[in-house]
Amino acid sequence: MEGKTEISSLSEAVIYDIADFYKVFGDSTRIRILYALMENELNVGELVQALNLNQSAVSHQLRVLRQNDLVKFRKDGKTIVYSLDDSHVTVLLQQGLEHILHKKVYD
Amino acid sequence: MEGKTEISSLSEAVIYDIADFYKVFGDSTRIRILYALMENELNVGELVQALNLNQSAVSHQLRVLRQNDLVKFRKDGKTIVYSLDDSHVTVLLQQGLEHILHKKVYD
DNA sequence: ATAATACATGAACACATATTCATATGATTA
DNA sequence: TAATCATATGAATATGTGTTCATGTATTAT
Repeated sequence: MEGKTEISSLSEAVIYDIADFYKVFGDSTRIRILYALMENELNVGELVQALNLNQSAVSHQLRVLRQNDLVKFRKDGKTIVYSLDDSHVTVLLQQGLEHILHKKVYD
Repeated sequence: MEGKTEISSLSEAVIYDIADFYKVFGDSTRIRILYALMENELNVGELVQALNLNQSAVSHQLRVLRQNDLVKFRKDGKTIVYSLDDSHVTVLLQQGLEHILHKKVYD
């Protein structure tokens, strides 16, 4: 594409990338992980405990989140601490939440 | 939930609703339909032609989009014309696009 | 060095979902 | 009324995806 981004000229590749991007957010386990990391950085074991999930499931989903640059990680002693990749991710999560809260009423 | 929306207290129901919401955007056919409708309102036949898709596939996906209040429709003679439900949807689509364009380089 | 800990990975399985084909519905035209 | 057109729907199928189990790898502690 050249110059201004015209929706009409969205290439197939971009279409698939957009869908793939949203797909990452379209799983409740990943959403739970992301919102948990929004408060604190956490290592894998802490995520497993906090979310009451299988360790393997968490690792698999963390890989997906890593591959999509949504989380970053660092070593800390024996553990690996995950955190949101940047504030942009936080903004996206907030928007998703606001959209839902705007649509529905939860008591 | 009460008062300010604290991420920490996100209920399971909200988590699932957020994931379901993103899931709708996580399919390339639906994304193509939505971006097509971003330019013009279109009837089903026009969508089928413009996107080179099976009529049944389009109808099935339009139902998903309807159920999630992303598109609205009206009768126009023999056809049913679909359009984006409100400008909020447009904003969301623009953000998805910008996020992808920001991340990757398309020539 | 061995054992234990923390996490990642691969394969198998179960489940969800998109597409297609066939057909139904409903409105319009002849 | 019969036929046609536009769209919707249901069932079947194929493909994708998340979870689990088993195991691998790397690091730390004994």
